[in-house]
Amino acid sequence: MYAQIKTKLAAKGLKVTMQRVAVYEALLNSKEHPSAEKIISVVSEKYPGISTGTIYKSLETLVDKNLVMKIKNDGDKMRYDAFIDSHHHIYIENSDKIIDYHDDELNELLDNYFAKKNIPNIQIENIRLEIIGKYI
Amino acid sequence: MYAQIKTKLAAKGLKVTMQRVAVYEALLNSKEHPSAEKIISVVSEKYPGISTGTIYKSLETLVDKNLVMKIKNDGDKMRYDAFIDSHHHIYIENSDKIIDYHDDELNELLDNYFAKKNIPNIQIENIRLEIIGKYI
DNA sequence: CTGCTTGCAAATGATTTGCAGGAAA
DNA sequence: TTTCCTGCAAATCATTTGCAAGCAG
Repeated sequence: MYAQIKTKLAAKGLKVTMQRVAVYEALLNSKEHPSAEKIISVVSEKYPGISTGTIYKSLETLVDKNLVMKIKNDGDKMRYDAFIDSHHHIYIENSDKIIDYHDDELNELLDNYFAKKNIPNIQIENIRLEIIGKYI
Repeated sequence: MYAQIKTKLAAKGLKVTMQRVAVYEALLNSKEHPSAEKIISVVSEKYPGISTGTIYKSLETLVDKNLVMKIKNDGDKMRYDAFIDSHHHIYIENSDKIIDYHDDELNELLDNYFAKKNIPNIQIENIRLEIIGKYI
């Protein structure tokens, strides 16, 4: 795990510091799309004394280098996701849960649809679904 | 215009104040999904002296009553949209533009798709596309 | 070495809140 | 009248920033 993280950071020209490794590792280990606050608490257990400013800086660096993506919800905090391949999110109503949804068949369907139906003056780069749902 | 707004507010049990009317009117007149800041500047021209706190409160009230929806973007400010029928948004890369995208054919396609393919334990309430694109 | 990173604490800035006075129903 | 709403200014709180000291390359 550490070796892979180190390689990825180095490949982007970033210095490999324990703070960055800890942040990236915390994200890779979480399927919950944690907020910065959550990451701070997870990382602090392992490395007490790490400062919040540093975690924010690490997160921003990782986002800039496309190792991590930022996702927003209706609340006021950003959430982070270390899985950057194209996927969709299911927002569970009345909760702060955000669930990943991978569906290649759907992606193909959408690609085909927009290949035919083009939107004037716009070139589509990416499509993400926000599925709003609730538990049955 | 005023009559319709008044009716809608009253139908939700809200008192019809000039501040609320002004905020709602500003949103109905804008296709730009304005931020609170933008709404404040538009409303202030017509009604100088209106306070920012009141505008935030009006926006929240309208959102609570489902007359307006909040939309998120990658920046730090919320944006607001008075058109609450189901539609999608095109986010223009490297700009703060958000363009509405209505497409009944697409909606039908998605409805059919998810009617067949159901997601375990989840009941879908709504689907919104975030289309990321750029001007050609 | 030396330039990128960290820690710290202060700053920022959008949004919220408490409360007294005001206006809609 | 009575309840809801507004204005104001202070408070919040996530995130950012400036800078001296530290560490990776």
